[in-house]
Amino acid sequence: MKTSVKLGRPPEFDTDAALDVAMRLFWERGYEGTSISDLSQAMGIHPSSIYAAFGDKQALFALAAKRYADVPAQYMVKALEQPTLRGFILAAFDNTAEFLGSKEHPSSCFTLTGAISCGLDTEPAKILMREIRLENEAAIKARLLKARRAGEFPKKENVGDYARYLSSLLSGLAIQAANGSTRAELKRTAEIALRHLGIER
Amino acid sequence: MKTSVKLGRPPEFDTDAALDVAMRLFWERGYEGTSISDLSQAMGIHPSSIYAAFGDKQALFALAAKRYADVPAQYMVKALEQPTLRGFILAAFDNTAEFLGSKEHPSSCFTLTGAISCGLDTEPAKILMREIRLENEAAIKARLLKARRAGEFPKKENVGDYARYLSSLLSGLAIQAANGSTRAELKRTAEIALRHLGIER
DNA sequence: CGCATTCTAGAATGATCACTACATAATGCC
DNA sequence: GGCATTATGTAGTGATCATTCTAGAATGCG
Repeated sequence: MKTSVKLGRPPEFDTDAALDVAMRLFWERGYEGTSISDLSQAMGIHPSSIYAAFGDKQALFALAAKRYADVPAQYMVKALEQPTLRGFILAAFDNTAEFLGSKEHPSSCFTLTGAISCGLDTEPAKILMREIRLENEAAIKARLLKARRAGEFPKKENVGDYARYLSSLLSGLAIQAANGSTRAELKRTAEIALRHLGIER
Repeated sequence: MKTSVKLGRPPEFDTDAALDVAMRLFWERGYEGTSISDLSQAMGIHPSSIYAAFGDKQALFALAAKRYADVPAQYMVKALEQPTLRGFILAAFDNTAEFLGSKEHPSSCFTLTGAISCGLDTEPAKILMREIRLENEAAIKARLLKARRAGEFPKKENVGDYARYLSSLLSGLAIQAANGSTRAELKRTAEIALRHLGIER
């Protein structure tokens, strides 16, 4: 195995820190609402360096989305790792309400605000967001299947349908957050959802 | 009262038909994803005539949103007019699933795809969409209050919270539709929601 | 040092953006 | 038939879009 020593002039910025800034901007303004010029200013990197380091705008967007999944969206991974079905659902709603109600970042979900609709020439961004949302739904479905094998999930309930339902509920929370709901309101909505799901604390 | 006779050259297009086209385009591609050039082509009207007839892009967007509320979104008004609370909730979910599952128009809700996020210079569009979503939520709340007066809604349940919960559920369906769910899937999700709401057919 | 390599900086690319100025065409009223 | 009024069509406006060209600066290696 070669010792991969870096050649040439070293970059003057930290890749992850720059991606954090890009993620934040795409998250807040969406793909079309964020220009390379905006990104350049916010990241403190000249456009040419952005292109050299990340490729074109779409590639940067994809990397920002990956960064979102790897860092802020970990709250959902944590929920999925809960040992019991009840623990998973409780954590999913608790963590989501907490996350969406935070003032440390934009008040919604990157996978919605990044691109829910777009012009004909920027469809890849919209498609990527949809793919990620469907992956999240698939992860929930997988968790439900695990619960079924553990005997925690009723046989007569369809796993795919129930996963779509949970996913819908959580997406609904993200829209509510985008509507300006406070953390307390989000928590109360989550509480009603949990009650209707038959989950008591 | 003056007899308002139209002076000058008559327009060569029908205002409502033109607005339908604009609504459709904004619905599908969002505010930022739809250019005046796109609109001009689709409406069959030159840009100068668009500006003369509707004002600027933001004004046209607002008129398209109003057209959306007046025509396709009437399915929700119909639901709100149901005499009983149970009838309202049933109709709300049935009509929403039916609407979102239709192939006659874009597979989501104008109030979401029109603008959920945007650049700094187009925030009025985003704000308008949020206002409309909040108005819809307020209409649900008003319907619940009416139900409370009729003794149909439990005293211990908070009306605002419950309205937000219902609104979240319906928004969630719109996101699910944007994810590509079929009409049948949407109906099954709505069915689970109704069951959890304690509504049986 | 000299050289390949990589990054940075500034300027420029053509395309598209929302929007408008201007001349012309079509109407009602007199 | 004029005349005021309103709509249309053409051709622009400057600004901004994503992207790239080119020159220079900073590194490791020989």
